[in-house]
Amino acid sequence: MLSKKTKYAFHALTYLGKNRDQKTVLIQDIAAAYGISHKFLENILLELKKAGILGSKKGKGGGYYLIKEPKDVALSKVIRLLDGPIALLPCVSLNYYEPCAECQSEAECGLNKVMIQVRDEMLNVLENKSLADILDKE
Amino acid sequence: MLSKKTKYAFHALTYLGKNRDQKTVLIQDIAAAYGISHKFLENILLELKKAGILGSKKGKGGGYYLIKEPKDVALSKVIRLLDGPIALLPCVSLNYYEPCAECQSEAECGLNKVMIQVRDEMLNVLENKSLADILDKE
DNA sequence: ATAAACCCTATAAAAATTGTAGAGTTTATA
DNA sequence: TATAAACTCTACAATTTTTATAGGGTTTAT
Repeated sequence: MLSKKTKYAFHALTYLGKNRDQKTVLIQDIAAAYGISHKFLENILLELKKAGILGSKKGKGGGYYLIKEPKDVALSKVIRLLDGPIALLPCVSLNYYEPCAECQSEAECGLNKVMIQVRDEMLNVLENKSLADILDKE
Repeated sequence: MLSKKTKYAFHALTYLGKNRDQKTVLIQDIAAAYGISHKFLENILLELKKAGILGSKKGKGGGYYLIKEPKDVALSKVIRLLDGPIALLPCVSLNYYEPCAECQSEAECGLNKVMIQVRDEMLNVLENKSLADILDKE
């Protein structure tokens, strides 16, 4: 399951995507729309900004806005940013690889090989679905 | 990512699958093979037994053995048993459904709809790959 | 009878997630 | 130029989940 952080990130992105006509949107408006803690959401939006997905304007009248086109915000990008690896095992993660402590030899590990296939099929979905698909369905 | 519990379950199933010629296999042999805590693994094997995947023989000379055919042990079954939902959100889980607290109406939630599609594509992989696929690659 | 081995429940330790606090910094505007 | 609004940043507290351990109970071969 995705963490709440990631789920809230998707909600926030959806909200921002629906309000692209506005210059900026307040954190508190997004928080209120979903009944999420303002401060918790703040951290999430900051991460999305640092990742280049959102932009912000400081000071009075400021807020956040979507920088990227919704179609260019893949689900995989948001999940990796806030939740970490998409792969089911560390030893098959492309972005967060770590060997499994219990594993003598990856080359001889059947679990490793199968999980590489699973990862590739999951990525095929998550890289190709984007914020645009979410917005299309709202 | 899968929990260690689930990963160890796959290792144990693989070990048992490779030793189907033996009547039983000791917990401690599996634990030793992967350097896993005996007691931690014990709980895992017990769950696999309760789920009807493994059988056991008590007393001296006892141990665990695979009941099912490897091809009938889908990855999805093991993951659900030890890790819980496969779906990325509670509101799209088939086996562990819960509404999202922040969601007014699932019918109008684009995230929900997209995550249903993601779930179905993930299930398509995880239901169709099995212990047999792991064993084939060892 | 004894030792080997699984069965079961409870609990402790560690890690991750979730949430909060508060002091900066920037900016519009009166 | 004072003020209030709003994002920035770091640290930390609370909660939950995961991981691991403990220890007695039951079954069975010999």
